[in-house]
Amino acid sequence: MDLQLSVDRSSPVPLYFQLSQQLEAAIEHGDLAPGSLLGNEIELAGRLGLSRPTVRQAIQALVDKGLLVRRRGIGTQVVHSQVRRPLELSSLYDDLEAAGQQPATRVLRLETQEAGAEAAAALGIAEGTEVRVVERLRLTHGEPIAYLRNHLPPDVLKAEADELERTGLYRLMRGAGITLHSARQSVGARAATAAEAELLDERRGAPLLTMQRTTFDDTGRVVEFGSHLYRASRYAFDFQLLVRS
Amino acid sequence: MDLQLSVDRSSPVPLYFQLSQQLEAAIEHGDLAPGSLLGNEIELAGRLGLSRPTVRQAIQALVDKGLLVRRRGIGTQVVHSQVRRPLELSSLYDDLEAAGQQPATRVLRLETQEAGAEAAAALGIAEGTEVRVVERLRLTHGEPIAYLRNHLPPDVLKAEADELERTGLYRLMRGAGITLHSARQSVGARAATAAEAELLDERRGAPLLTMQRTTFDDTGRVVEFGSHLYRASRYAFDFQLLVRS
DNA sequence: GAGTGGTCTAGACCACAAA
DNA sequence: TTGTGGTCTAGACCACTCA
Repeated sequence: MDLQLSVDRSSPVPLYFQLSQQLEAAIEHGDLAPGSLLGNEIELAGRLGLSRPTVRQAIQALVDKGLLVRRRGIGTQVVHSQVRRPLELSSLYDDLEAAGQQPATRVLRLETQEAGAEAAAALGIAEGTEVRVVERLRLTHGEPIAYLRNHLPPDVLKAEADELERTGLYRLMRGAGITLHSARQSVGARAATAAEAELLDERRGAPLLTMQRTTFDDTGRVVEFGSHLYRASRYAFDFQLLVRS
Repeated sequence: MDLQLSVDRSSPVPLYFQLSQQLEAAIEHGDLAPGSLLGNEIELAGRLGLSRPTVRQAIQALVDKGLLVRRRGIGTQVVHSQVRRPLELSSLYDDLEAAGQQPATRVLRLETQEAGAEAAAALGIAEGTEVRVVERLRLTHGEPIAYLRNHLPPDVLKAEADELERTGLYRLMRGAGITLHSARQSVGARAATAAEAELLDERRGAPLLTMQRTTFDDTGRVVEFGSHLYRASRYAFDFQLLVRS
């Protein structure tokens, strides 16, 4: 188990990050087998010509990602199991695109209006403040899969309908320089009303997945509130939860 | 904004952790207002008689929790917004108990059997290996709310039916010394079959939330695989997703 | 230019696990 | 007893932001 590890001190990429990425690649690629020991930090530091804190920072990043486990008196081990590929705060558009589903979007409504009580509370703004409201129908292979309604602060979303039809909301927000941080979601289910059934090409009473989501950027500001309906026959949420230490 | 901060060097609690907890409490309690600057690290270190790396470690912990934001050239700020109590990898039992719902459990089945293909794949073990199978009905106020079926490695769960009726699975696992780390979940919905409807006191065709969950401990081992049904009329999942950096 | 966080070093001592 | 990770120090230089 003599890994090829090296750092480039002339690179602008932080040393700990270079090491962290190399270790992650090695784990991903199977060069570091699950359960195998990484070798102690001091020896590793010496081998790479780094200080121990720098090596620790690299290792810690992978521990946080759940790829490594550290045990006092034992050593650092690659985690067992086939876990991996952390699930991100997902965009339905990106999810579908990644699955080769060729997503399409039809913008049903795009306007600025004064926030009602519910939207104001969700966005953490005063009632009557202007908000942007977007209603979209998401389709794959020409069939509807979800009905999406979002409320956003006006400065977050300046996109026009044609842009919203070409890509997802999260990608537009990221492109506008917003750094997403986290989202609080509530997922439930209920039977489709007649209107919903028609919109989604389901029968009345068909089970629908409901999702309400409030998204925060890295300063803690609410950047989006969404209330969505998915055809349960064609979609399920996949996500990963971490235990807080 | 002169916070009361101090550390006890005779305590076994790490210094960075003491500081981190005090800062978190101050934010929680409102002594540190959202958006306010924390003051620079070096000054803070000097004031507390700590080194800068130690102070940084304390701050970093809160940045990871999403309570603080650091900006180069600016400073460290308390996040805006009604920061969220982070949602944990949840136990239905604990959720209900916390909501004052007085959960009850009826164990329908508890036995050891050879793993079928699906359970073996989910648990990452060989087909035919012994697994513990638990089927439970969860009720609140005497009414059914969920039907829970779990598969577990035999060494993870040694509890008897009466213990399972008194508390939740996660609490039993924690009590057995297992450190839970993360869970991969898939949430969907479908219409109830006749048998499911009877079990859950719903009508046939009523919308049910479905959840499949694979739970990992801190070594990456699969410690539980669950396949659950919830009455959509009485339950929804709340959770928080973080963006991976 | 002044002030901030980001990175890095070269040590130190301690707590815990295993042989 | 030995080896591991956990914590901590007292500096250093750099990159970025803002006035």
